[in-house]
Amino acid sequence: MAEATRGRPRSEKARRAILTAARDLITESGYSELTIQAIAARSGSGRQTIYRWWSSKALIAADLILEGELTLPAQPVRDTGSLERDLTEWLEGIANAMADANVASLMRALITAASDDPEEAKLLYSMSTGPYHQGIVERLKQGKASGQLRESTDENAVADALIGTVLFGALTAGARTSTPASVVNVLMGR
Amino acid sequence: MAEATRGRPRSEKARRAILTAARDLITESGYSELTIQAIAARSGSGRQTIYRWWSSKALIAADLILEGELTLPAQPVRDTGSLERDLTEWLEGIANAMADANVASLMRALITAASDDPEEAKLLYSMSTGPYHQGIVERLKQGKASGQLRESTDENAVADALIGTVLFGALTAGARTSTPASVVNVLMGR
Amino acid sequence: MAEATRGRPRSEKARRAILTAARDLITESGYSELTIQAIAARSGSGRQTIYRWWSSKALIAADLILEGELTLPAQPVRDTGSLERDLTEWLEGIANAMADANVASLMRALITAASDDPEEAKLLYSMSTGPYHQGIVERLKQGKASGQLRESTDENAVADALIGTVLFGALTAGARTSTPASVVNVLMGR
Amino acid sequence: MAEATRGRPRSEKARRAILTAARDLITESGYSELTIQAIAARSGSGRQTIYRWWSSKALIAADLILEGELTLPAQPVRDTGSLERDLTEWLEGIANAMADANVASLMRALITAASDDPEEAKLLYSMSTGPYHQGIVERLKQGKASGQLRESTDENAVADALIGTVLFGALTAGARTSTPASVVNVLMGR
DNA sequence: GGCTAACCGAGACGGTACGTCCAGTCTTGCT
DNA sequence: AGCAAGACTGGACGTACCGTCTCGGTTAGCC
Repeated sequence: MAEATRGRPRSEKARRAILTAARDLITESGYSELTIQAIAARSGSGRQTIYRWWSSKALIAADLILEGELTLPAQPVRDTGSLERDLTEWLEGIANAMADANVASLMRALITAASDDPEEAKLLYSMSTGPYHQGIVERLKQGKASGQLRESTDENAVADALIGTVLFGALTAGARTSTPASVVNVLMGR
Repeated sequence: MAEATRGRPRSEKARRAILTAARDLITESGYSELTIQAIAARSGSGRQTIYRWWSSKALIAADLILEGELTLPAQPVRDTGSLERDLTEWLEGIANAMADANVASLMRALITAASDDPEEAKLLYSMSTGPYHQGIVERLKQGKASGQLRESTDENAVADALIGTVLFGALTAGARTSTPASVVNVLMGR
Repeated sequence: MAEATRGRPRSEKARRAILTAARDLITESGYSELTIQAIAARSGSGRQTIYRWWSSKALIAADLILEGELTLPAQPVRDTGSLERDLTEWLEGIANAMADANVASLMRALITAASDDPEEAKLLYSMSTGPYHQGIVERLKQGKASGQLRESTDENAVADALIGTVLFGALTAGARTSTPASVVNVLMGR
Repeated sequence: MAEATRGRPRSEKARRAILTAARDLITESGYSELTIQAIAARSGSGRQTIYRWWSSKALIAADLILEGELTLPAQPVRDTGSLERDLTEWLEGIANAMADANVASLMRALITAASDDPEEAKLLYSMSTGPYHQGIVERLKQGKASGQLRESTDENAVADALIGTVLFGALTAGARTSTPASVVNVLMGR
């Protein structure tokens, strides 16, 4: 049993420094400019230490999201009584948030990380867009309960379509013309 | 006027060779593995020749899409009379196509190219997903005419939401659970 | 014989422009920085025109020397009556001239051109140091005639040794310690 | 004091491999054909490793000379009793050595390296021709002691003139006509 | 005056080397 | 055993020139 904890334990300090440095570099210059070299230099750690604990840049990003260091803006789905108004507000809120260069860049960072490492993509998305998904589904269920949404509607489908719309919007950077209201209108079956 | 055609004219042969090599490399190994070095070697051209005409890898991809060398599978929206069935079929067709590793890899290539070069993103998307958008919008208009869709529906919004869903699906690689039918169901207001 | 002068004759204007540009570039930055590209750009000529008439940079340098565009400072061997004083003065004059960065750089240019193209070396040296050689030999003959030099002395040997000393001095850039006077003293057999 | 030996120490093996490769390439094709690229490939090292330790090709050559990997043929000045005969033999020996293409090429390599990098020239010459200089000066002092050379003769001047003559001879590749014997004859004051 | 030949400038072509940057791995001594 | 430091091989980057090759256009001699 003596073998279990031999040697120096992992330095939590180094781990934090690396994650913080990675977060700063991503927000400053974007995920595609991110290099292990730069993370090591900025965090004052050795490169080996990074490779020892993370096997890819995407996994560092995953950790950042997990720890809330790198997070899409919290965007709760309010409950004012009107489901349509609440969803529209949510989509408008996200759209407005994407107008901020930092948020848009983070969103693109997420997409880049996911798109060139399919293995990690699910993890990344469940961590970052998961809360949105969950919030939307819950609000939809509430809407069903209050009779504002037909029973047959698949809440997951609506959530996926909404988030997919947000992603598409982030990538095309406002080239699209359809408004949040019209999307929600469609999704709710009006 | 004498300035127009001075010097040796651009070699169309070299241009084709470069684009063909780039296409082959993308389909073989994915966009993120693509290097200028490899394109030059495979096409038998000098690196400078590539830099002379394209300032980024994304622009090469744009040319490939423009020329139809690199294209998402054509997926026409059929008109069988039932709008819902036709859209569901379309979405199922795309989803099936994405099950092919080559197509999924191309989709991710497109997303990667777009996500780390916002300037080119719009161009890339309008060239690659534009046909889908157009096909959907037309079918929706037809649906309106035949009374299967309410007049108030924004066709662009439905098209964007459908394509966004496809993108999201490509990125999360089947982790999602909602079916094409349920998405279409929602989008059509059932 | 009709073939002799058909076609457009060589442009003397272009030839002059090329040589002038080459000379300026050599004096500005040294022979080893000289590029055909730069000569063409500066002279407003096409690169092919240069290659058509000169097959190497060394040959351009040879032309420059031939035409007196690029020439070591004229340093006549005076005849004051004293052979020793005259030769010492000559060597001191050359040594002083080499203190000028332009002249030293030209000397090094000559040496570089010669050292990486053995074929052209003889031509280059006979054109550039030839006048020195000739001047020294003539003065030595005069010295023999006036009884200041033994009949057995080989004038070419003295000239070569003097010029070799100058070359060595140019290359070692004043690191040497022996004075012109002592060298002449030795060479004259004092 | 802790700063002295941090990080992985320099690899002596890589250093040797680089110098050996450089030496082989110089003797095979001459200094002006030498490229960093080729040294790296031949030595099996990364290019960066070369740039890390040497900032110019001339400095690699300097190291080669320092370490005796690249050396002009040893040509001791014998002492048979006759100073004139010994110096003549020395000069003939060098002249013969220069007839060997390898030696001549090395000599030109040295001159090229020195001529396009004035800063390094002194270092290069003191390392390569220094032994000649020293040997000549010593033999001349011996000659003075035995009464074969006048006391007033500057030994450094004679040594410089002899070596300068050798350099000039190497550059002009046998175009000269004066014989070793006549040069020595002159230098000794006969 | 038209024809042919050789020149001219410009500038694209396939290459090669440059010097830099980063990846991922491998030693060091220190903790 | 982890850690910072920093050297190692390897390989892509974007740039600069090389020497060659085409263009349109010019300038001569010759029919």
